[in-house]
Amino acid sequence: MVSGKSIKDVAKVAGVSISTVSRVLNDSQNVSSELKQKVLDAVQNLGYRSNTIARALKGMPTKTLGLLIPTIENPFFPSMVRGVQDEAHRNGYSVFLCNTDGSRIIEERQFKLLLDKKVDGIILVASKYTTRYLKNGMEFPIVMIDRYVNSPNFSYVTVDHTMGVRLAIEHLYSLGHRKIAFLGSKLLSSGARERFQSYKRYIEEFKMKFDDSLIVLGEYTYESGIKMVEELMKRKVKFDSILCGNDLIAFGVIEGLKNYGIRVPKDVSVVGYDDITFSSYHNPKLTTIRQPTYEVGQMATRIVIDMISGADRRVKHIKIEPSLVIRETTRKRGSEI
Amino acid sequence: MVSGKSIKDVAKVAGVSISTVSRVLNDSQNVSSELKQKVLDAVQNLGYRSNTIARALKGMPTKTLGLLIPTIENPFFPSMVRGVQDEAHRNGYSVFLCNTDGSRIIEERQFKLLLDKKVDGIILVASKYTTRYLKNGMEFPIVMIDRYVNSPNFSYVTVDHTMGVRLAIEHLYSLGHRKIAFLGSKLLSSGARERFQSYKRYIEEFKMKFDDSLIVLGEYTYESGIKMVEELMKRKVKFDSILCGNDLIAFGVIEGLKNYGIRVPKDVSVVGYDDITFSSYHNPKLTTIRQPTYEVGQMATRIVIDMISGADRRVKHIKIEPSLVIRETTRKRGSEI
DNA sequence: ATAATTTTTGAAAACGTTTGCAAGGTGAAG
DNA sequence: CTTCACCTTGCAAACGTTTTCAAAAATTAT
Repeated sequence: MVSGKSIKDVAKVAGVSISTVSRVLNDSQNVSSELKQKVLDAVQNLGYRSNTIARALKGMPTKTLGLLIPTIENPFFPSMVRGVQDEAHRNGYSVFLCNTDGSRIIEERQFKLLLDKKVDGIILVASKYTTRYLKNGMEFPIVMIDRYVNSPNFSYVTVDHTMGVRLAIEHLYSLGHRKIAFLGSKLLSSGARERFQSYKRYIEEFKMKFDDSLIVLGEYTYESGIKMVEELMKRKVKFDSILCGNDLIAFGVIEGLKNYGIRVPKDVSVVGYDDITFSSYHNPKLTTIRQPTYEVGQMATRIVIDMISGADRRVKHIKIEPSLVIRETTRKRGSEI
Repeated sequence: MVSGKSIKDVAKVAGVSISTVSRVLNDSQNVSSELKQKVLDAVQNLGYRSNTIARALKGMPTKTLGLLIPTIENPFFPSMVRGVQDEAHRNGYSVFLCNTDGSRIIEERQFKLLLDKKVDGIILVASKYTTRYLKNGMEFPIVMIDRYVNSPNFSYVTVDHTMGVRLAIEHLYSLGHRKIAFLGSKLLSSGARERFQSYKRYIEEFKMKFDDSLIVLGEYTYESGIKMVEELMKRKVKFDSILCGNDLIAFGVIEGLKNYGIRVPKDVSVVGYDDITFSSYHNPKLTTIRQPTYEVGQMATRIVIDMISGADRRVKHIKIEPSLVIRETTRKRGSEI
């Protein structure tokens, strides 16, 4: 009842063969307008909906995409996911969402599962394990988002973190800060690496004194943010501002600083990274580097779909520009600790 | 190449018929252990993976679920989604995630699309449109989460908001507050309605003076929270505490209050609702009613899967208990405005 | 007009499974 | 020894499409 009608029923009602029905439903070419109309009417009357499964079995596209992310519970991902979903739906695709939790086993299993389900393409945020199962010769539409493995064989779309970090440091510098601490992630992912290296690069480019002890590496979490300021305080090194690896860390940092009686931005300026939704709800509102995550997801999807349709098969390496959004956690340098 | 091997190849290698292969892959009954082993070996050697599409065409389950939510960008949903995904994956299911944005057109289209894709079951947060396409006689595994339509025909799992609101008011009452304002949603969804009605009920049950002008209804957003305190202030009514319809409103409320020089919790206590991740990162940390959203998603999934497998077809109406989590935005009543 | 060509149509073979049916085997009961 | 029942196995028919091929019809060229 739910499914019911098949192409056969349509054929019978329209008084034509199933091949004809199939043709008007697809090509719509080489079929007389008279028959075409009959078929269309029959389809209408019966409320016929073509069976995706059967088409898929004949090797037709399933109009289905797979999306592999660490976890949707990380507030960084929802808008990216939304970006791919919107673009996908706009083109008639549905998307399987999978959380890998950064586990090799899960990632690989989910990847295979998606292939089994005959998705037309896959979008994924790469991990250090990704290269293990992504064979280079693979003729399958795949694009990486956010984190990627640098390969001429695979497309990716991410954000220009070098620029992001420059924006942040430039801002802090212009505010008079010269002792900028970096509290980031010790992950080896493309994003974490780029941010860390760019920090070092721009500290030097702006002719500030580079100091190892101004750097603490931890995790991309609130709790880690708190821990990292503790570590920083323990070192008794002077700093007038902090660049954080992401917004979550920044929130933790602000909380951690509060525990030492250090006020933001009065005593210390803090800039985050990502601009997740909550950054503008936080108190004080977070100055941060905005990653256009929605656009990243959207563009990645645009690319897979082009690969699938054959409209454009070239591998693309895209870095979208981030922007600085100034709110309340940074201000002109005054006192120093 | 990606797919390649079929049951036919396995049959050839194992020296048996395809029916036999199919049988060991499914029933595993009525086939001699000798042949069974041969087949299993062949499967192993060839790296054969059964073709989901072909099985689906024969009416076998697709091991696929559909999940329909308003939008993943609402921080209330990610952990609920995670709950269903985890339970789904644990049982070998993949899940299609769809955002409806509360639009009738989209919701209905996505629902049909899921049916077309032959999902085995659907989990959805109901809207006022849901009843339009959900026919009562429908023999299809569906369960609603969070918001629901009250029907003996459909299962749902949600949270006991009556209890949630009682918890909140009880807490505020015990702190000495007697003028509790309610800033909630004007939505007609089950959740919004219950919260509002329970507010009225418990204000009276605790013998506090019920006052219409302590109530403002808006949207479930930060911005609306700000607007609602403005409205409240305009009314010049006295209040010593505020119960918010959700956490997002609460954040807005705290910000809005700040604009009037009113401090939380020193001057006014604020209680949120939901306990989204950020509530514990917010400054001050939000006292709120925790909805166990992960469990809601998980349990809903458990139920659909049971319906699918036939293990348990009964319709279930489940309300999970929320809890009060006391943090920094409430305190014993002192001054009053 | 007829022949040559093109267009429109339908029959039938796939795609990779599951499964009803019947054939062959094996063992127990008569 | 038969007979009967049951277990194991394979053949072939589905499931709902797309698509090749050839026939039929329509069009154009001669």
